[in-house]
Amino acid sequence: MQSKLRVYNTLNRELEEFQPLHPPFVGMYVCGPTVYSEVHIGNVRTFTSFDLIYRYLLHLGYKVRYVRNITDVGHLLDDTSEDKISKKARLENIEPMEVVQRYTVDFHNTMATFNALPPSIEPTATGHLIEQIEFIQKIMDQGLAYESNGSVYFDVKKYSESENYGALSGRNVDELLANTRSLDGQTDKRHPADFALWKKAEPQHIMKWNSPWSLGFPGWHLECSVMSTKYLGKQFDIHGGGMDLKFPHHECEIAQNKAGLQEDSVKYWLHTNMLTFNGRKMAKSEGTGVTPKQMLTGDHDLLTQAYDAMTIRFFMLQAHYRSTLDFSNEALQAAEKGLKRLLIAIDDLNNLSASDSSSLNVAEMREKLYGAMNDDFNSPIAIAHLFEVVKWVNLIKEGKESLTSEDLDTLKSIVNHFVFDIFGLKDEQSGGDDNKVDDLMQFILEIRQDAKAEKNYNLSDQIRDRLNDIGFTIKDGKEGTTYTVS
RNA sequence: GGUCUCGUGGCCGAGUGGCUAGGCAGAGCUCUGCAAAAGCUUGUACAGCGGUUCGAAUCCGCUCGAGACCUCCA
Repeated sequence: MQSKLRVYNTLNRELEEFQPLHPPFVGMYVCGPTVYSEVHIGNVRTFTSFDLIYRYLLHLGYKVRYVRNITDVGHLLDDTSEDKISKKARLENIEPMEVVQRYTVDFHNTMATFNALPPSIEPTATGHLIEQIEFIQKIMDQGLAYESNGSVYFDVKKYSESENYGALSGRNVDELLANTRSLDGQTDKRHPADFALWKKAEPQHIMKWNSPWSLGFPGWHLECSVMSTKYLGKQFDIHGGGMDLKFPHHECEIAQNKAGLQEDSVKYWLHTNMLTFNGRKMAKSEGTGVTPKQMLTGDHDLLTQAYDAMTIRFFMLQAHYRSTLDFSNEALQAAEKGLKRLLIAIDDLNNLSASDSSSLNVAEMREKLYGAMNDDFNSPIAIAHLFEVVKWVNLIKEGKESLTSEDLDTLKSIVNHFVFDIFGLKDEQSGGDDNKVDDLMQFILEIRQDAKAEKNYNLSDQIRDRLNDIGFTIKDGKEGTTYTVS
């Protein structure tokens, strides 16, 4: 490979050459979901983006430890003392941990449907309360957090005297400190910009634990600081998440790590962009979320049909992870057809016959594909190149272009790596699980061929139509008839 | 209000100083018993107005429009 991987680091807003701290090992932490309801398709996009990144790093030969958390501590909702998980538990009259379990399983199933590889470690916030309490103590030892009425807050003002709080999200500390909007009743904080490390629980709060300060629960930002460094070390390579987490979540994480560990833990901050729906961010809290299940069944007012998981995955990969992606039926249908064409071509590629010479430059194609992915995981460009390969395959099939067996093998290998290993697509149509179906189809096609030879087109068309109804599309090519299963 | 991002042909979406992105849809042609598929050709897009430049979709300014974050959020 000629070009080197470059990634866009949110920290300095530049493309940087990717150099792991301890090659060949790579540590990657991604903020996972809060499991109080089904994830929506926008959440799926984020995790699919990081799945692409994970898969590509693996493909490059890195030993990646991929940590993605499950937030199972409910964090506060509005001004009430109730949190999302408890609220759901109350509404459904079940235990909070029952809510957590249900939606954790659902999340796993969903991501499996979209063919995302599971992370290496998937730690939960509730499983790391001792570590979180210890971490708070470390920050307090540095004098950068204070207890107030049973809660513990991070002292942003003091921290910012020596550190640049707000650097990641491009915020001005003075403005943050000056901003006092809508903070009634927050008298426990010395300053509105301070954030909770530990919150004392109200009596009716269900999820609460003992700590040196009160019966309460940890602040939202803390779990990521704790679990990332526990499993990846005080310093690690990649921290990822959705752009909406830049502030305050990731900003707070940076501050906590610096305060508690005296380290800037993260080398590369990667942020994925939002999936929009009619130009608006998809968000659970605004009711604009479409769930994966609705996508897969088409059961939603704005969907004109169902889409399968691979179509959606392909659709997502056709946009760069740092761009917003707008969602529409037309675009999804285009992706559906494009993917189908790509997969058929790959199938054909594996059955092409070699020539004595090559009329196409496979080595160059290889460079173009890697070049695209090395440029901050630019999957849309790589896909554009793959469609060039699709054209090649069809031309070779027609005898208009040629490849030697060596080039052919190389091309097959590259294409299969990119489409299946790196992009994580699956060819769900050619299940290939049952050779008997294929034998049967060959038999039927022979009968039809005989009919055609006798110019009995009534019969041959009848066979084709019936097979089409059943779900087999018949194509009469130059070197015989083929079929695809729809 | 503050900070920031974006505005590309019918739709989605790359690109970012001069050279075809790509997919889908459309049109024409070839192939074909028909169909499907495939191939070839084609549309001449960069919100608007100024400026910089030999040259700008790409840089600068302004205007209009959209969105994100500032509160839980992937």
